Amino acid sequence: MSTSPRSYHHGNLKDALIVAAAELIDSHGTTEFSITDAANRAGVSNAAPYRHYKDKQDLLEHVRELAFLGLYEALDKASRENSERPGPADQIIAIGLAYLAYARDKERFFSLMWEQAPPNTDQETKMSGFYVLADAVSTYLSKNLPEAVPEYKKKGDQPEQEVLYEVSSLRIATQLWALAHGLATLEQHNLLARFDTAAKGADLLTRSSVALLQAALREGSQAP
Amino acid sequence: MSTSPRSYHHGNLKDALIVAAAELIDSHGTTEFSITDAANRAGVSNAAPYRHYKDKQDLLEHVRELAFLGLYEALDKASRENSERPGPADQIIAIGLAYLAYARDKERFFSLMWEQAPPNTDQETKMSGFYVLADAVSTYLSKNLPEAVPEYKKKGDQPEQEVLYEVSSLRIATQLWALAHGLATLEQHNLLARFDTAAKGADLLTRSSVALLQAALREGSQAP
DNA sequence: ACCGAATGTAAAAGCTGTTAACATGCCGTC
DNA sequence: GACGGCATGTTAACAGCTTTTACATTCGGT
Repeated sequence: MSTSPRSYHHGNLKDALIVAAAELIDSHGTTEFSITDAANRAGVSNAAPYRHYKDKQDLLEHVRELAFLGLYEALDKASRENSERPGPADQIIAIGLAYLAYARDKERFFSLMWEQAPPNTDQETKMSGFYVLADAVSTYLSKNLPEAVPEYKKKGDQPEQEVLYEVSSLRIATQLWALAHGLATLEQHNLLARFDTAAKGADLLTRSSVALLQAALREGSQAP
Repeated sequence: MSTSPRSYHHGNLKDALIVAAAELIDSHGTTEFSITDAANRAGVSNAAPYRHYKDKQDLLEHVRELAFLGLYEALDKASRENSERPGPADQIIAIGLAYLAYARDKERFFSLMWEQAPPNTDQETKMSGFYVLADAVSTYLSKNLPEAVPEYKKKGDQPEQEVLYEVSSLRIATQLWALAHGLATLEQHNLLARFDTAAKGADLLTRSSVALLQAALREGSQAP
């Protein structure tokens, strides 16, 4: 239904192959797919992909990038739609829940993203979603606890270096990221079954974790 | 070097295949392996494995179990060797660091464990490592904060049901598990590069997280 | 000693990824 | 506007993989 049957030359095979592979992974119950299937689905022969991708791995890497991009968009949407919520940490929680939702909805994509650990996929693409969270944490800290992060206050040693986030925000954001990722993975492996309604166990644990973090920051801001 | 060249009958092919596959995964840079290679390495023909395993997936599942067992042993060792440390949370931290060390040392195994998400692998095997952590958390709470967990105190509704851990310990242990898992994954993907000595970024974040958790529990125990 | 069950082998079918040699059509240049 | 190079697609073929089938060998109980 997508593209009309072009003669000989496809026109946009490179992208079409990524989409075809993504569809196969989505419909198939695994993160595996056959290059033959992807080519056929795009309406070309099984050797055509090699004009655009060196390898099967090469094509896979591009599907991975698509998956990371989708995650970024989901997190960004959640961040924007919850920037004015009453609770001080609501935006952060919303981003965490969006992470979990993406892992649930695009289950195979999510698995694919973290399979293997090759230095191939562009690191900036991988990090783009993280920056959304880091922004939210930075905003939260400056709004609610301007004095609560003593240790790293005097870190302006590097004169010209651009500082996107103060170190402390980065650290907390990373911890939250790791937590959300771990919860998503554990949930996907049915390892949170002992919690309440199983499917919502990860959501609950996310809220609980952010509440704990807030308590910890309160405590830290009171101690001299 | 392992088994002498048996004639026709191998004697212990089922286990030998798991070991062979594990070795191939370890030496190879990927979590893929060929059943032909594994069979040859065990000294049998390529069809022999099918007498012991239905599938390649079936064999893989057993390799996964071996990996989960190795993780359990590493965590258990860390727990036992640090049960008498001075700091109240030292045991918990040691378990977390052992988790990260396992992810680093057995990189391919660690990836393999969390690939796909089939309900095949025995859930109890997957959880065995978690129980080590849950024990440590439970010990910590009863020693240091006997009054700090109010919400779930009166949960003895089920009369005969065996209660291994109070709910609150379980929850905190799960959050710590998710955190350690997330950090291990992010580290494996070189996503913690902005932190200090890169390789030790995850360790540092683990310590920092436990410290935050302790602060949060202190805060919670003071509030009425 | 023997017979069935368990375990191994050999051969073959059907995929797969990948390459090589060939075909086609797009696009800039004269 | 014709032409030629180059990107793109096809067909054919190869090697390697998983899995099945038919056959061979050995172990263990009666």
